[in-house]
Amino acid sequence: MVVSLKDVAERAGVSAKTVSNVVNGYRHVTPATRRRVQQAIDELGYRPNLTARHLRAGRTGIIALALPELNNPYFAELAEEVIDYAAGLGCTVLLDPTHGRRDQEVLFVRGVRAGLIDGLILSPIELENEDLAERGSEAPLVLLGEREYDAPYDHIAIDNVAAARTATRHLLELGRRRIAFLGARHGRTRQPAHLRLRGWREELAAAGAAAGDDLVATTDGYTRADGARAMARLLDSGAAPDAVFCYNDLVAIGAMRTLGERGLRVPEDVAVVGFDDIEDGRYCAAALTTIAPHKRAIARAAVDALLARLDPARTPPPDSSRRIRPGFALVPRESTLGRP
Amino acid sequence: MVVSLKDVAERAGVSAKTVSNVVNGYRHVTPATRRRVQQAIDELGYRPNLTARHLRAGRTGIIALALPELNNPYFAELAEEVIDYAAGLGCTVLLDPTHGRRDQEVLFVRGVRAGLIDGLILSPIELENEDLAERGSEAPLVLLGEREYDAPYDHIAIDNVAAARTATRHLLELGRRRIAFLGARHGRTRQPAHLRLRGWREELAAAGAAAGDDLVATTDGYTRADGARAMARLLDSGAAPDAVFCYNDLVAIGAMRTLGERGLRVPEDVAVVGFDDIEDGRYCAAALTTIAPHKRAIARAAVDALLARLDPARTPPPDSSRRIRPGFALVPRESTLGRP
DNA sequence: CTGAAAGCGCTTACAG
DNA sequence: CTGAAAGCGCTTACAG
Repeated sequence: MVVSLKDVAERAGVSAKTVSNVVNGYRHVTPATRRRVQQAIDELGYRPNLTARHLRAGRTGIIALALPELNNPYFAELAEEVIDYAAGLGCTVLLDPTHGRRDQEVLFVRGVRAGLIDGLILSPIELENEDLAERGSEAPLVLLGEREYDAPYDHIAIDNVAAARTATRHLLELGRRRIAFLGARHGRTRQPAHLRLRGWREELAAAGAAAGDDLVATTDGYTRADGARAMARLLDSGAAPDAVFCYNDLVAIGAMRTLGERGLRVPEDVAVVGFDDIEDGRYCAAALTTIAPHKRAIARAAVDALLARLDPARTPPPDSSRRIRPGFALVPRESTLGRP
Repeated sequence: MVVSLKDVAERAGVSAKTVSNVVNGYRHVTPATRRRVQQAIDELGYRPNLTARHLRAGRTGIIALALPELNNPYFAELAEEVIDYAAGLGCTVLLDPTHGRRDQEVLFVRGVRAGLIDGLILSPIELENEDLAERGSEAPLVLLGEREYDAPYDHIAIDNVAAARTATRHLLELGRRRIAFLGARHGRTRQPAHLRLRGWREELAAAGAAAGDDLVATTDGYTRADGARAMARLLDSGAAPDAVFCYNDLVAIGAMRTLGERGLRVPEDVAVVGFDDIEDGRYCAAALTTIAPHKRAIARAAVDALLARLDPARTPPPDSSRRIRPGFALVPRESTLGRP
């Protein structure tokens, strides 16, 4: 049997309200009463029922974080940041993997978790503009990442074009001229990798370097296996790159594995740059040069934006969607610089 | 404003019950009524309030999974398995990082999430026997991993001693004789790495090989950085191992990084075996030989055990705690066998 | 300083 | 096939 507040009240010989007051640390309770109630609580092993509390309060303090998958360390690291920061603010985070599937993303956006969560932070992969337009007015929503939408929601993302240009410039400055891009998506109209691809193209154009389609390798997803396969295809195609800029670190790690198997040295034969700065990259045989988005800043911005929409006192004008651009940094390591 | 069932009922000109019937797909509703209600739902954008439903039902369908951290890919992979399997059974998983801290572990065990979750799956690092003894009767609890307790709870873990012996035997069979263990814990009375250390010791003893303390390197935690540092210390100590068996893959990856920096070849100079079979290991310069616990089996066993305790119809005898031992396999790769 | 009552949004016997 | 009422376990005005 689960112990309710009423049971405690009976045992202590007080009303439910008094027990509630004690549990919630209300100040004006006589020490004697408080002691009696506390004893009843301990004896019965009473724990307040959070669901009842949430219903009563009209909010739960739970926010959902919908990410493609936890197996991608970038998202795992980001999730950890969000959870810890939210916990410090008294909020609980419910992680909802979408597997990068549109139907899943739509489900969360439409409010499957209504009443359970106060708001939603979503990092979409396949979601379309129309999915957001049809949404209706549900719980506050904050968007995360490279995909861009017209809908009026707060959107947290680093400047992906600038970051991709920075990465590409780094390779150009090292004297590389045949710089490939690894991780475009097969026959997609709206490229998820859109902005990074554009940055790569712009920077190469500015330098007068080759940026042909023969240097763009597509992938099905963004895993290590995708990177390994794409690198193999690129090498087999005869494109002969002297550097690769990869959509993310996982793809880069897969690419480096293939290069190793082919007897190509990193960075002497092919320099490699990733994106995300996941911890694995630092422990590769050739530590991975990468773009490091400021994950903590992203996590905090996302939570802060959501809580602002939740708090009537500091709600931004309802129609104002905000673009927030946390910082990033190029982290040069051995995969481009070689061993010191 | 949030739309409630009552609002829908008013608009459709029916009672709340009828709306509830439609929402829950109850069979005996006239098509005309159903249509009218559905239209009201669509027009108002009604979404059932899950918190209210949960309170009414007396259960939430939410189970908590308390793990040390998501940044360890083993836990991320395991969490993903648990979430997906639970989702297939209609359950939601709430991830609760403990950071391997006893106070956090105790909090969850004591029921901070009472009323919000139906049960708890915990992978403890620092939790002690007494913490479980004092627990009182709360929501069902399932334990995961190497730590062992006297308390009467279901416990899911592979046979860690046997797995460690298998790993050590593999190295012995390859002719290695100075096999170090990386990842014991500094001055702990109850070693978290207890069972794996024992397996290592037993197997070496059976083979008449060295198993002295000079071959045991301690770490503060189980990260790549811990592995890198411990390997450096071990090499500096003059222990001169020709192989290392590591507490987990992260420690092994860190160790390999240090070996590379010191100009030692894997596996020619030092063979390396990890534990967990995280995906990173497969993409190392020398793909990592490891013990692969059957993560999917572990995830399912944990969820099944918890749900069994929740379902009065198939509850096991209340005092019977069960030990469930999912399988594992040695996965030999380049870090012990070399390149094919 | 404490009590009795209402209500958060659902679902489920109980009637009809 | 549909409605009116009670209750899940809390907290919060409202009284005293």
